[in-house]
Amino acid sequence: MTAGWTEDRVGALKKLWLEGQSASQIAKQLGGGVTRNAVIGKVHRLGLSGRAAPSQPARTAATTFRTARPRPAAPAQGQGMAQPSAPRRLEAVQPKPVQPAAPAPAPVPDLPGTATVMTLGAHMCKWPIGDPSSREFSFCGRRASEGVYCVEHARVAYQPQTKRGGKDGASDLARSLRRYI
DNA sequence: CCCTGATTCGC
DNA sequence: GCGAATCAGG
Repeated sequence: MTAGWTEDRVGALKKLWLEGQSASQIAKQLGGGVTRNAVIGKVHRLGLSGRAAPSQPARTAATTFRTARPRPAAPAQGQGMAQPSAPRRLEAVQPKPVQPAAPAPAPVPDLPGTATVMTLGAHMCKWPIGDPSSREFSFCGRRASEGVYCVEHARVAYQPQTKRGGKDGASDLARSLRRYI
């Protein structure tokens, strides 16, 4: 069965990916003999990159920016065209959600609760609680008003910079996030 | 050694 | 467009 990317599968892929699921997890859940490579490839092809809830805090963009072309035995016949520095995807420095510090200052005293990926609704705050890699990882779960976060978390997530050139980057980010949810 | 995503390139 | 192979890092 050729695993064709139907609308249904693509939709599920987007959802799971934006929910913070890892490529391997998504691949396994999708079944159909889809490998994580296929998932990642599709994700990138769709233009999806950088989720709201990163599975792993590690792996910075700077670190990821390395060379991965020195492949072995490269016949390089047809295309033989050396690619210079093709500008892949330059993401501007936008205000990204910052997780609570280690001492846990508890930015939200009245944590309603711990919405898991299963119980997390479409309009629920997707502010990550705890370590994403941990099994006890959960979300805020309150009503999401701005983007995917509730009012309070949105305020922290989209920390307005004191200096802004008139254009509101936060709104732009919120808009782009809202696009998926 | 496990995992993660990123990238390249042949199909 | 698709995905295996590969790379690089945690």
